[in-house]
Amino acid sequence: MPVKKPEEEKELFYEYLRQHGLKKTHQKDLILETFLGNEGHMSVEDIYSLVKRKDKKVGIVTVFRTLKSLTASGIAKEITLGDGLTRFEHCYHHPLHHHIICSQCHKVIEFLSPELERVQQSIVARYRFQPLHQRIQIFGVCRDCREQRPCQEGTKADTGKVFARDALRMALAMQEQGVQFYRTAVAHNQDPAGRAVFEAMMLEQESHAQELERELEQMHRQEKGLESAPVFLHFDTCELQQLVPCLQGNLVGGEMLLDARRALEVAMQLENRAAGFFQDYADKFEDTEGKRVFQRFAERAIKHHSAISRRAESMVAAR
Amino acid sequence: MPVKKPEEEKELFYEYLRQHGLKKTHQKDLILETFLGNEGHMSVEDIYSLVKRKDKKVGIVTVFRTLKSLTASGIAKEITLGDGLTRFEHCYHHPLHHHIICSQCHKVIEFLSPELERVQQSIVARYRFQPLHQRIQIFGVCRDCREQRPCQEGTKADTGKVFARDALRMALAMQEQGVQFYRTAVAHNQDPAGRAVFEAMMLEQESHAQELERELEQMHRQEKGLESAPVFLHFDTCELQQLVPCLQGNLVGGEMLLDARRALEVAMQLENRAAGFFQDYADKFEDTEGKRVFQRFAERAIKHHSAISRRAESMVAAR
DNA sequence: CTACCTGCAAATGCTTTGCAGTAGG
DNA sequence: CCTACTGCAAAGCATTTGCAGGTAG
Repeated sequence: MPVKKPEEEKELFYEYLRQHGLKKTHQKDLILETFLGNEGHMSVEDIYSLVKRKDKKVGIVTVFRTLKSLTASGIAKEITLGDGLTRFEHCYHHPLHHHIICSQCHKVIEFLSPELERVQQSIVARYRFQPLHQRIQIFGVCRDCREQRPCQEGTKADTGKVFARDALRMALAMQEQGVQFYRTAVAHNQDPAGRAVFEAMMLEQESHAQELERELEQMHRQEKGLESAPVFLHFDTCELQQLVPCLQGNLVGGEMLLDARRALEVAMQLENRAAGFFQDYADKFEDTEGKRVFQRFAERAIKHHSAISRRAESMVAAR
Repeated sequence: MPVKKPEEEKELFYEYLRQHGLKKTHQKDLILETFLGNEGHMSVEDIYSLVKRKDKKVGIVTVFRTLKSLTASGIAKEITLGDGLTRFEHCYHHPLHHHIICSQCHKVIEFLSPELERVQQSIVARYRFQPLHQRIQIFGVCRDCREQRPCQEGTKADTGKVFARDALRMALAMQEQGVQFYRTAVAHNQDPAGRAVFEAMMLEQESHAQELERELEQMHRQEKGLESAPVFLHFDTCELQQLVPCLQGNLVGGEMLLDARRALEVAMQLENRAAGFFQDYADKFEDTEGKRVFQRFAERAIKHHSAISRRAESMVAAR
């Protein structure tokens, strides 16, 4: 698997040209490649000056026209960031997001927050308004500027990759909630068979957590600068916490006594909730690597759930 | 008290001129009055054409220049709504807000949501970013357009007044929570003295609720079109609900037995929480009529609280 | 060989600036 | 009387359009 494939975007553009009876040209290729080769929010001038380095003869009008085509084909997205310029950002397999803009150094932080999205949705619903697109921009002064530090822009990372990283981090956080939960359950459950079940679950969850960690590490290795890229997806850890079952109701006189069958039921509950939650989450986003991380996590939880379910049934049958 | 006083804004502008060594002129007056006399989001052209009706000789350049001054003096605020035009909206004693824009009929719905603000704040905090201003714009299709109805714009109401209306509605909703709470308490409390206290509180709350209702009605009479103006402030009724004390803990074997002193304590708790909540709310907004509604409500709750407190103390002393 | 493409120049639409005459304090 | 103000025209700026020569399919 190649680290990056702008080929997909290129193909998409060529397909767009074909379908609209338009022609492939040297200039279009040059502009497309320049756009794809740079993350960030480039103005027409930015791209024009980069293209000029490779071919002096290209005119700025062509850049305008080609960027319009790129936008129409779903590869680029037009945005404005307060200065009078139209800027373009990648949008193929990139999550829709919002912007935090430093008025001093003009650095742009991209972010996404399902919570913000949820509140917004409930607001427009009250007006029976059908939202098509939105713009959230927060202007102010960034940390570096406030602390009079040289603005360390860093290597601007691919938003799609950063989203995938954050999705993985979120999955890992959930997994760790699970480990924590089983650890507590093992420590408190007095029933030996039930405890054995919890122990097995804990080990299983730990191994999955390690797997996710390895995946995250590999991602960091593949994409340099990903580790230092700021948070993009703002997930709520409290929400994850609420997914783990509450064992309060299973305390009898301060003691926990869950037999193997009950322990399996509790595990099923956890897997089921996690699956539902992550599937919901996955459904929120357009097709991106991050979405696929959520989906994989949800699918895995469903598989676990049915495996546990089968085990519980066989236990009942064996009785 | 006059229904409207653009005089305040005029004074503010003259003060700005004085402080900057600028001159008062016929044209500036005309432009200022035109701006003040129209709610909504007017472009330079809009204002220019209105001003021309009164004085053919005014040039559009003067409109540009004067609107810049109005912005600098804090009377107007520049916004963009997606078309290339700079628009101006009132900002003196008007709450900061966001926009929902219909792409078909170009109607603009203004709204404010403390919840949205809270989420946003927690996000920027993670980047150690200091927000100065923000722009939230939701584009789409409004209800009227979706239902193929003629777009009933209505008389565009003053945002400041609409905010005040919603603040009053919120206060009323809180008050009704209180009435409801005491009604339940009266119905369930078995202690006669405690029940009497709750009854008195209920009557008091009811009378305050009626007072707020009257105030709301009067507001509607003073400002026509206010009743039909859409929701501006999105408050969360669940949050209000959580302010009323929970009486679950006071059930003894399914029965509630709160004596007069305990009843007074519960009432104090309610007033105290309401005061804190509404004061917090008031603190969120810039100086507006709505803010003052919240403050009045908070102050009233504090007064109640201390009145009840005194009564409880005298009861202890009399024992 | 046709239809789209390119690059130049010119035009557009919104906004700002330069300037000479005008008027407020 | 000084300085800011006004309105005209002209300039700026980002972007679009018209057009004649070029090139992909």
